[in-house]
Amino acid sequence: MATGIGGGMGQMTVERQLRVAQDTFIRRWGEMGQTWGINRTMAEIHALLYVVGQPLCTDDVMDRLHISRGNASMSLRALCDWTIIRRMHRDGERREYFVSLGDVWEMFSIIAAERKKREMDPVLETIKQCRAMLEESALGADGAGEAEVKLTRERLAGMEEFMVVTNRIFQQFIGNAKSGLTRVVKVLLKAF
Amino acid sequence: MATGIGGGMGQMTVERQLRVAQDTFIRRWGEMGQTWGINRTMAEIHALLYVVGQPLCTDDVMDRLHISRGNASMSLRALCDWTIIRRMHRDGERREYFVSLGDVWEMFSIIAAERKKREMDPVLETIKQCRAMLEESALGADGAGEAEVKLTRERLAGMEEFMVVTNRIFQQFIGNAKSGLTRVVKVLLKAF
DNA sequence: CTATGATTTCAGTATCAACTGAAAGGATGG
DNA sequence: CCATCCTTTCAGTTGATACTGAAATCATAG
Repeated sequence: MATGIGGGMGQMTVERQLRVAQDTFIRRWGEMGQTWGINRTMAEIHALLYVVGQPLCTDDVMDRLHISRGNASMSLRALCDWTIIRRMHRDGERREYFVSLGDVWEMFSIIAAERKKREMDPVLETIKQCRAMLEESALGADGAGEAEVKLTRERLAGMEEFMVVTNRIFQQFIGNAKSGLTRVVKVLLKAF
Repeated sequence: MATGIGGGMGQMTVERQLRVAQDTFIRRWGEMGQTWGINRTMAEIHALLYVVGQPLCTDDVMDRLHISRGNASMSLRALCDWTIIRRMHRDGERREYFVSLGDVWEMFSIIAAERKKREMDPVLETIKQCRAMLEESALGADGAGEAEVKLTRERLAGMEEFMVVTNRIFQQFIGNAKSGLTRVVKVLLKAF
């Protein structure tokens, strides 16, 4: 009965068209996740929950994305651990539902905090250790290979400086939800 | 003959200690690369060239990282394509050498530009398409599933806003080498 | 306590990106 | 022009990671 009229979509129910739009987004989001070190399925599940904006149960997710129960269970748990989705119960229902956070800014803050902790902090720590290994006091005073040591020292110092500053920027994002972030951004954009 | 005296390092030549420090950094950098969607070997090669600060030839890289000629060749080419390392010739030598850019800020700008173009722009494009599919004009005016469509519209809009702003921030970094970037950062940090 | 339905776990399997090594393809010097 | 040395390519292999499905576990209602 209800048919779209524009955009070359031909006859399609509203439901069907909604489904297509959602699936398109989900697929693309999954692809992006992969290239940023996030497993495709997890990214897709999250995209699904985000874009539908409503609680879904495990079977909904399985059917929609064509994945196994095991995969769905483990991925949903991981997303819960990240705290970017939440478990939910419905009155009189036995099974669990899952909802995504609605605020993209908040989600990003959470993810940024976790990745900083897990991936940037250890690198910074390592760089400090490496620099310590190459301090004069640890090396003795002979001139052998001194030029090379100096070069490496400089490079490590340059990288450390970069990471310290990057960390600070991350910190800005982490400490601020939407309102704070848009303020950060306004400042940034106005200054240039 | 030359021995370190501090830090529990025991007897070690300066050369040996330099090597250890460099390898530690290289390994860590490779691990980090992986979790950010950059292949481990490429990250390691780049870390090596960066940290030694001197031109190395293919065989140097192979020996140092224990990788095959084919792998070295392809990875070095990819890094050249990204323009974060450069090919180099030495007078009277037949083989090619490779050097890393020395400025971390510049490297980061280059990488950010490329990843924005390859990974964020297409997502933004897709989101716009999805939103277009769900416009009133494309859907007809019936009320069926209208609430769900509205929800999805809002979610897509929220994500688009986020990505547009993120893109702008990337742009700030892309357009600025070290001096510009530290300025960006100063502004950011002073404002909070 | 038992029955029913939901969830988790994990050993086995599939998938795909990364890597190897040898052969083909340059380029330079004699 | 050939000989030598260096670089690139790519078919085949490896290894890491993700995924499945069925059994075990857990939770709730009766």
